[in-house]
Amino acid sequence: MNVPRHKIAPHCAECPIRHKAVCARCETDELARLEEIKYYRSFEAGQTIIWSGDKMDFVGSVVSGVATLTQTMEDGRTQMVGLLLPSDFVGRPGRDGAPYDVVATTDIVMCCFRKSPFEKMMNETPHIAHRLLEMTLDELDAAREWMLVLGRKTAREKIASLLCIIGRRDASLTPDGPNGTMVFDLPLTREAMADYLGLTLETVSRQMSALRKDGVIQLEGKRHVIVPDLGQLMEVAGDDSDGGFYG
Amino acid sequence: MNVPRHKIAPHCAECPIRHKAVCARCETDELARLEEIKYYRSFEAGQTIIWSGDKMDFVGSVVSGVATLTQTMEDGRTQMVGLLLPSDFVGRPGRDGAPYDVVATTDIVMCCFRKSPFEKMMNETPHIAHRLLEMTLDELDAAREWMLVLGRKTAREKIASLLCIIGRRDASLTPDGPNGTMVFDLPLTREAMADYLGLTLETVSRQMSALRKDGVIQLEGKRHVIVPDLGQLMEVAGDDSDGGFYG
DNA sequence: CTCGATCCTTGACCCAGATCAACTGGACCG
DNA sequence: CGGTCCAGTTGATCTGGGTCAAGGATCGAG
Repeated sequence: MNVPRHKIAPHCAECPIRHKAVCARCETDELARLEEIKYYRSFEAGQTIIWSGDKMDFVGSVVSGVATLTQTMEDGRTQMVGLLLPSDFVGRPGRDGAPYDVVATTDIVMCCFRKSPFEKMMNETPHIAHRLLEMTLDELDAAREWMLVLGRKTAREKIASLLCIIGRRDASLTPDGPNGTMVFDLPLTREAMADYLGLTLETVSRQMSALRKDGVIQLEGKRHVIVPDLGQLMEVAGDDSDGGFYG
Repeated sequence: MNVPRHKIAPHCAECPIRHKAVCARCETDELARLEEIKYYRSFEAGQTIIWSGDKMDFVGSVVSGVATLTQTMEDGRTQMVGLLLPSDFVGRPGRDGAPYDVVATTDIVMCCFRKSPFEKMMNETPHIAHRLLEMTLDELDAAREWMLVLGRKTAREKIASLLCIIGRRDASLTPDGPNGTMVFDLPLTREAMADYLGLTLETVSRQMSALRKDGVIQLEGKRHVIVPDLGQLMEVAGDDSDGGFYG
């Protein structure tokens, strides 16, 4: 199951998430120290990486693939509370129990550190602590933005918001067509989308069909999405779509 | 408007939030440095402390009173994304624009620092940076817990969840009656509750009445709440109410 | 004491999205 | 080639909470 170390990123310097992950700010000597304690793990689509409530003895970054953070009530209602894309950080220094389930939705590779060496390193390396604070503040902003989506947006707006977010994060990797066109593959099933949006999968399906019918998106198969006009999608999402974005 | 400095907390050592705020971990010498750059500001109930989009030239902690963080769409729909109680931190080091409105819901006193001296101090004082990371991670957990409330809970469960949260945080200040009884004053109007819960104020009012009729809570006036059985309230909130809490 | 303002409650009706249920279309397997 | 999973779509119906509207309670000002 675990991919042999040498297959992935022989050196941090060549790592695809080098400039976005917790290690982004590290100097070469700091990187060398991290390199000594890091190890890779990979998981298959559908596998649960961490169970809510379990003891977590490692932290790490998503190198490739997509995972979700979900919370579940006793009666089975579930809410996705985070989407983990490459460079996102998993785990909380200074706490043992995991508060959420972490599930791989695609095959995924993670760059891990055992918790105590990482915490030690963090205390000695302001660059890491600082970057982690920055990333956590960003996640907090994202979580709060999502609260607006969950609390106040209609189903149609929710779907459009999700497509915007996935498309935008994905687009930083694959530069897309000209003038506001965007193309990407959904890494989520309709059910996972529903869990993210606080909807049922039927409503997700209906609204996807409606957006297609209205020409806001095109679908090839179930998962491949083409957004002919990003501005229009953002408008449907209820975000102020004023140009500022393309800058 | 601003309360003269000497009125509030002549020395940090006597500050009511000394052990919970960003400064919690500071040694006496570090505290002395903070003391030099801190200043107090107070605001009246209803006043907007920070406007979304404005330049923010200070950060600070809530010393007393309650404030809210809200996000608003162009068409006026608003969602509260955070509740700021004493010891909570406002502002983001390393960013200029404020992403949300911050509004005082009661008279409030804040302990402020101009941003650049604070950032400088933070870089030189790991105790502060570390504590801020810890607080931010806690807020992220709280935000994610709230996503479950917004996305999956019914109106009745939402109200009960809010009462639990307010009561619990408030209870750490005023220890309450025996065996699961809890008494507190709501610091929020029905409308503010609705904005927090993603509901309308009418629904909030109806559900409050329903909880009263069902004996889950008692009301004296509009704002004074008596919870005879906290376990029952938590059950209504849909949280696993198993005993663990009273430990 | 009345006036207005603010906050809250309650009722009547409606609709977006949930629920229940049937069906399609690929992928995989014997 | 049937068979049987899934993942997704679509239809019919139901309902929780939104919307609109009409008061009620409290309070400070004049």
